[in-house]
Amino acid sequence: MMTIGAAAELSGLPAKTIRYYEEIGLVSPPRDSNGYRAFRDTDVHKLAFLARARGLGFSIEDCRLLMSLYEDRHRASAEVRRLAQRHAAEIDSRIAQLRQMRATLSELIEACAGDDRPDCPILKDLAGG
Amino acid sequence: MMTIGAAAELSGLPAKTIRYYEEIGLVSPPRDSNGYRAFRDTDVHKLAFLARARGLGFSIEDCRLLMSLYEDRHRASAEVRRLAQRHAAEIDSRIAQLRQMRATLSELIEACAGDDRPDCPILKDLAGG
DNA sequence: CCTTGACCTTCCAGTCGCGGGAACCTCCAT
DNA sequence: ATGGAGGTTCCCGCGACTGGAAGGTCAAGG
Repeated sequence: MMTIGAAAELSGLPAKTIRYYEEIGLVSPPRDSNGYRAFRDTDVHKLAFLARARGLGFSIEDCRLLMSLYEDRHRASAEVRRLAQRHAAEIDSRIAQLRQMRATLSELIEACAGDDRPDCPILKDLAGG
Repeated sequence: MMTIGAAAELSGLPAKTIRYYEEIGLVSPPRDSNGYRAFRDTDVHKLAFLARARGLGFSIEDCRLLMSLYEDRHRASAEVRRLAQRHAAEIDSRIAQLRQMRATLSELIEACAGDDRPDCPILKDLAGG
């Protein structure tokens, strides 16, 4: 049994975030007589699980699903794999979009003298050519 | 002089977005006697500028700055270039972060049988190894 | 015993860039 | 006159927190 500070330390999540996760029902630590949250090892374990899943970019709702799959002994790994693949596909498309932006920016930056002259191809392009 | 619908059509921005841009002071179309916004060509031009800059991932505040640089005849292109480079660097770091996530996900997905057996390396990893 | 300071609590507001929808007004064509 | 397609303002909600105010609790030190 530990306080939120210790749980934060161990899980790597800010205390604020842990309170938020409790509010939305991702963890449910019991309370001490003084009203302090009392985190068990299982709670901290859950929090660390959440920290890792969030670090991989899964949404909160995906995390909720992953946790329930994790806690369901009779789960099939196929569902987890599908979820991970869907997420990976979304990351791929975000990367593609960013790379497109980056490519355009590179062109513009390269075309821009970047000196004191007021003639700027970047602005010219943004203005419509 | 045109209504918000026509301005939306021409600029490629939803009418809602255009109203929002007016609210935060990015555009200031005059009003007709009936209260309708009356967009001039310069307003639509600004909106198209904003649409392009947003499409390149610049934040609203960056867009505001870019517009003011664009409208300042005495601007130096160096400042624009700096802004674009800063933005490009941020995109690079976001891409790097996503690629890191993607790499980890790939490993996990590859390791996961994805069949009906309940033994899932993805969940095992999230749970801490 | 009292105080200090670190920690805990709740609650409210703000972030970013809009989107949804209600309630109402205006214009044009039939 | 009426219907429908536009326009208007207003406020709420999203995701996933983060910051801050106001106050309760606890262990240590003077």
